[in-house]
Parts: sequence; structure tokens; C-alpha cells
Amino acid sequence: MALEKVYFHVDLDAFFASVEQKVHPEWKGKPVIVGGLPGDRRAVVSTASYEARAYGVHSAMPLVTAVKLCPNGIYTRGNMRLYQETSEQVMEIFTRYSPEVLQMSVDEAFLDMTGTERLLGKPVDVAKKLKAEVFEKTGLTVSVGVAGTMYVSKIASGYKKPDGLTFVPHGDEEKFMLSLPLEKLWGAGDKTLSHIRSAGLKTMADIYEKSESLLQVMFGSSMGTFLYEAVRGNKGMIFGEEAKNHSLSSETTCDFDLTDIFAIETVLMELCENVIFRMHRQNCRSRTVVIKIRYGDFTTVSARETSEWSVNTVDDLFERAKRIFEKKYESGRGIRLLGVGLSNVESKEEMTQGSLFDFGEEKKTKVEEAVFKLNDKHSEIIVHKARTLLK
DNA sequence: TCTGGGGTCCTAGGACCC
DNA sequence: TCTGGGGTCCTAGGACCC
Repeated sequence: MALEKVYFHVDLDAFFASVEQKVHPEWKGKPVIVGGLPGDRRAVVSTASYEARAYGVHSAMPLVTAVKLCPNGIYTRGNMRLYQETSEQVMEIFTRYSPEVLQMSVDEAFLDMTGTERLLGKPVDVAKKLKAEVFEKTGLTVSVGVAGTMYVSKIASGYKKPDGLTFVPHGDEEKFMLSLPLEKLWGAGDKTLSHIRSAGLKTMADIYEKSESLLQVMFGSSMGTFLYEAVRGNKGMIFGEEAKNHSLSSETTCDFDLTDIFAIETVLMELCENVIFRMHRQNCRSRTVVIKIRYGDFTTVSARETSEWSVNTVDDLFERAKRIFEKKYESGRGIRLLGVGLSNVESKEEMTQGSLFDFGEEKKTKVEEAVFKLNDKHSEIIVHKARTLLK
């Protein structure tokens, strides 16, 4: 007999803001907004504490709007390194409850709890214990969803927040999904929701009543199947699926739109440094370089080029990025955002034919790797290309 | 309100080969 | 001379998520 599946989805409540309140106890109980300082142009809210949410402040909101809604809030740009460390601490706790932890982002993870009942106890009791342990060791609260499918556990963790615990018993998945408003569908954003509504479907039940093939005709084959499964609690999502090829990118929004070519190239160089640094640290490689341009009016374009050879050095990436940029850029238009990335990134592990480049390139790569390792170890020593210091 | 930065996945079309 | 169908690789853009 197959074991009944049990999944937890665990979500840290207002994560960045909560870490800030822990580090600054005098901020507890006050509206804390992470993302930028008042006066920062073009910043957005990354996380708002629950006290700040009471003012209507939420993630992705322009910071200037947040300042208007909550002028007496405590504003901070945040400290990613600290959040990363705290996240690792929490994830480590999770691994003691399940050998199968699927981390989705810095602040959430799925745990496959199937078959752990005999050892650990009833799922709901285990979830309570997990919540207590995270709070005791880190001072942070989490919201947990417990269900027989990953999809429903994810929706359930958001059902009651903060510090929530929601259990959906086996067999109740459809009932649970059908009790929720359409906006709770995870994987359907604004565009899809308005598409669904304009097709005359107002509730989960309206979708539920349609056949899969009809939904496919209405919304495309992939989205149709997704909707069909989602309102049923999505039995299709599989634990631990790994993407083989990933991507790696760095982008930046300028305080003021750029037209000056030297300024633009300086930004490109900085982005290239960042990307190569992380490429070396992750020990991976790629042959495809992508650049992204967002103009002042927010129209966004991208262009890419795949070459026969992997990217090696900052200079190498910079030359490729610059060439692609020059082809794509509509000269004279103000640039709001610039991005540089690598796609089809693969692990370097199994790479054997190492001498695709000549010795000069090889030496340069070695030097850069050494510099990046130095940067990694001693964050106070920053070794930069001369160009990016000319600012 | 005036819209960050890091990603993933999907679609649709073109080039090329057999 | 006109032209099928499948497979693979690549590109650009869009939707979505945290």
C-alpha cells in the first residue's frame, strides 16, 4: 500500500522586516519598511512589517508611495547577507524534520513529510513543534500549510498569516480550493486573472465545471491544464524536480536615465564584473550572453548571442555585451535600466576539453578566479577594474 | 502610485539539417 | 522544379514568482 503523501509548506512571515526587528529590538511593534530610504529615487518596497501593512504598504510598491502612506515608518535599505545567513539557519532546522527539503527562495520551502508520522508524530503536532523551534532558535515566526499535495500546502500556508498553521485533511483538497477566491490561485497573476474574468469565469467553481480540453481552447494548452489541475489541488506537481539549465544575471536601474555612452559602458562593465564573479563562485559556464535595456518610457528589449566558446573573463563578457548592446540600442534614447546575463548556464564539473582558449586567456581566467576568491574571503578588500572606479 | 532585482517557464517564429 | 515533415538550436518577449 502506498503511503499517504504529506507535505509542509513553510513561509517566514515578513522575513526581511522581521530580521530587522530582531536586530533592532527598538523597532519591534513599529512599521518597518525594507527596500530603500525616503528620498531614494525609483526604489520599491521589498518587505513591509505587519505594522506597516496596516498603513496599506506592501511589497513591490514604489517607495515614494510608501512614504506618503506611512511617513513615520522606519525605512532601511536592508542587508542581504544577514538575511541569507538567517535563512540558512532556518533551512538547517527544516532538514532535521525531513530529509527532503525543497527550498523555493530565501524565505520559503517545501518539506516532504511522507512516512514520518511513526517517527515524529502527527503532522499537525510536528508542524507546531517546528514553528516553536524556529521561534526559539531565531526569534522568527513562520506560517505553515499541511496538505497531501504540494500545491495545496503552498496555498494553505498563506491562508492564515502571520504565525499561522493550516491543515487540509486528505480528501478535502478540492473543497478547500473551491472555498477560496480566484486571486488565491498560485501561478495566475494579474494578466491571467483578468483574462479568466473576461471569459466570464468569476469563481474557482466556474473553472472547476469546465473540462480540461475546453480550458485549453480558452487559455492555451499549458495554462488550460494548469487551471484544470490547480482548482483540484494540483496533483501534478512533483517534488524535487531539478532544472538543468539555469541563468545568471545582474541588472541595475539608474537614478536618472542615461544617454552618455561612457556612463553606459561603465555600468555595463560593473554588471559584467558581478556576473563573472558569481559565475566563478558557482563554478559554471555559459556560451550565451544576454543584454537587457529598459528605456525611460519603460519599454523593455533584450538581445542575446550564443557563441561557440564559453565566456571566460570580465573583459571577454564586456566585449560581447558591448557588441550586442551597440546593435540593439536606439542611440539617443534615455536608458532607465541596464542588464547583463548568461543563459543556458551549465555546471563546469564534467568539462574536460579545457584548452578551447589560448594560454593568454587561460592565465587571465586564473588571475580573475584568484581575485574573486580574495573578494570572497575578505569582503573588506575590494579589487575592482580601474574603469569602475572612475565615477 | 509610477513601477527593484533575481530568477523560472512558456510561446512563437526562424534557420538549418535530413 | 516545387516542396513535406520532423528535429534541433536559437531568439525575443511576456507572464509569473519571491
